Formats: sequence, structure tokens, C-alpha cells
Amino acid sequence: MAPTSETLTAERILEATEEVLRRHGPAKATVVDVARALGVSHGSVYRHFRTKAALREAVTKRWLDRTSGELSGIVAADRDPETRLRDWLAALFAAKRRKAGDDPELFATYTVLTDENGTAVGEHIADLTSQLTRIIEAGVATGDFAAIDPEATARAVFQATGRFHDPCYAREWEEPGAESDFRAVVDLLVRGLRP
Amino acid sequence: MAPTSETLTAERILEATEEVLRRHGPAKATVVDVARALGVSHGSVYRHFRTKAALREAVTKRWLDRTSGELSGIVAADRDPETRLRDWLAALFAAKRRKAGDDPELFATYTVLTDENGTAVGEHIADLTSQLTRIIEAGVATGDFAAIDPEATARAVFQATGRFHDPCYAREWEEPGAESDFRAVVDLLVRGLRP
DNA sequence: CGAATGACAGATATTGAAATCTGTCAGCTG
DNA sequence: CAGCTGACAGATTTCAATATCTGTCATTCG
Repeated sequence: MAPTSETLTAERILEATEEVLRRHGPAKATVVDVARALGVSHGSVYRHFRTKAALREAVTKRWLDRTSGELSGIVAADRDPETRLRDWLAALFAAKRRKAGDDPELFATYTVLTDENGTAVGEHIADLTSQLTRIIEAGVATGDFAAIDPEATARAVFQATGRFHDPCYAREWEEPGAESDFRAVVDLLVRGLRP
Repeated sequence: MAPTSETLTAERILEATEEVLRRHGPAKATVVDVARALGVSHGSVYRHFRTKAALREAVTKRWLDRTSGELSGIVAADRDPETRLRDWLAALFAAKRRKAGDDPELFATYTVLTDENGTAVGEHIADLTSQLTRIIEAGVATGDFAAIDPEATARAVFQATGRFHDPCYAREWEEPGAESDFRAVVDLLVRGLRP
């Protein structure tokens, strides 16, 4: 982490914060650590982020947005709605599971944020639900799905698959039955969506 | 809590422990407290329960079994399977929500136990899933439900409704949308079960 | 003049010593 | 002799003193 002499931007701070979080975990990462990693005083960090919570939230938001981005490709894909729905849910499960495994410390940060009821997590969920809504609307349009209220239905699908994307279940994602449990739930939900 | 002079039984210890847990919460309740409440030495408690964890688990088991008992009546009820399924899920949601509200300290104990992966919670879940399996089997028999593997389907239904009975969501059970979210998920699942 | 600094007050976290608790067991008691 | 006790060792928790951190702001620097 050689302190570059480039101007200090929010982006560079987020980069450094992510690195510090990865190394120290959410409980031990301090703003002073971040400033040290950047070779600046911690006061400078506060010029870009009002509080430590705001910084943590910004890092998490960036991290969550990467997932949303991956998934949005599936929403727009050129396939029948049922396949898109199955792919989307599978991709969400895979992405969360991968993040929990590869970046345990960042994942812990995300979990902390969930508990704190930050807006970033709420927005992420709203974003994902809206992607789901679009897939379901497409299915209603083609006659593949029957849903009176696509948005409520999307929320129901999202909540019903919580076990496979909600951080509070992260421990169980690596257990043997997880994959087949996932298929069973998705099959049931897809059957429920059909006219 | 006047120390009765009756013989010390496992049952009396469980009674006293529940009271101590209710009063102090899982973090502060000690075996010494339980012994004091009973007017005996803590060594006597260890005659009936090998460890503190075993005592905590026994209390939780008793408490969980009360819920299982309430629900088993619905499994045996004289109604069509779909109604039984809906009633059973609604009763499970209501029971958990009530317990979280009325006995927050005991509920916290239950949550701690879930995290510790004690067998009592696993057995409780197995018990509930087997009740669900019986309802689904009944539905398959009458032709109301189509399920190739009733047990796997029961597990799927249980997992898909996790948001409405898993302690990690307890906070959200009192929020305004909870009831309608519940109905949306149950409707979707019931549709998925129909032939 | 805008960006960065570093000293500061109050809040939070760490630390290590003292208190309490868990689990055992030899011996007491009815 | 079955059931209970209380002293004990080691583990855990508490508590208060100390150190560190968060967030602010008057001042410096380029």
C-alpha cells in the first residue's frame, strides 16, 4: 500500500478501506488505519465521508452493486422467463456464496450493516426485488407466469429464497444438502408462478 | 421463589431455570442463580444436568415442545389438506411471534442455542418438518397436492417460510407488511403444491 | 483559496487484575 | 447408601484504569 501522491479521491479511499477491511475485519478496521494506508491524516478521510458509518456503507454499497450488476445481465437475457428466473436465482445464490467464501471479512461487514439497518442494504434488496419484478412481468406478458401483482410476487419469491441469499444463513451454504434444497424451493416456486 | 422442601427433581430445576432465564436473560443467568432460587447448592443441579449447556438445552426443548404440541393438533384436524397446511403455517408464525414478544429472554436463549448448533433445535425442526410431511402426504392421497417426494417438499415449504419462523427474522415480525408478505409466500407455495 | 493537517474532547476499545462461575469430587447427612 | 454439600482448580466474566479512536476545527501548506 505505497501512498501514491495522486490527489485523494473518494474512490481511492474506498479502495484502501476495502483492503483494510479485508485485512483487519469490520471490528478492528479503523479510520486511522485507512488514513495510514493512504499516507494521509485521518482528517482528510473525513473530508470525503462524514462518518465512519458512511464510509463503511459506501464500501458495502460498491460491493453489493457488483452483485446487482452481474445479475442485471440475466434479467435482460434473451431467454424464456422461467429460465431467466431460475438462472437469476441460481446466480444470486452462487454470488452470495462465493462472496461469503472469498471475502469473509467484507461479508462480515455487510452483515454488521444489515443489523445496523443502513440504507445501502435496503436499497440493494429493493434493487434485486425490482430485477425480479421485471422477470416476472416478462413472464406475465408471455403467459408463462400468472401473477396478479408482479411486484408483490417478486417480493414473495425473494423472501421465500431468503435461506439462499440472506447472510444469516451463510454458514449453511456449504453444507451437503444446500444445492438440492435450493432446487426443491425453486421448483416449488416456479410451479406456483405458472398459470 | 421460596425454596420448597420437596425432593429436587429435574422438572423442578427446569421450572426454576426458566424463571431465572426470564428474569436475567441467557447472558447473565448462572447455574449458581438457579441453585439459589431452589435453595440448594449448585452441585445438586449438576447431579441432574451434566453441564450448563445441557440444562439450557433441556429448558429450550421443553419450551419448543410446547409449540410442536400446539401444532400437532392441526395436523390431525378434520379438514382438507390445503386448509390444514395454511392453518399450520399461520399457527407456526403466530406461535413464534407470540413467543418472541412475550418471552424475549427465553427467545434469546433459543437463538443462542440455534447458533451453538445444539441438538434440541435440530430435533425441533425435524419434528416440525415431519408434521408438514404428514399434511403433504395427506394432500397427495386426496389428490389435492402433487408431490413426488413429500418429505423433500415439506422441507422446501419449511425453508421457504423461514422468514416467518426463523428467530433471525424475529425483529421483522412486528413490522406492518409482515402479515401480507406471509400470505403472499403461502399463496405462492400452495399454488406450487397443486397438481 | 481550497485541500490537508494535527491537536483536541468525548466516546469506545483494550487490558490485566480481581471476582465470579463451571464442573469435580471427597466427605457429610438423614 | 443415595442425595446433597461446599471447597477447589481452571475457565470465564467483570471492572476500572489506560489507550485508542471518532469527529471537529483552527491553523498550515502549496
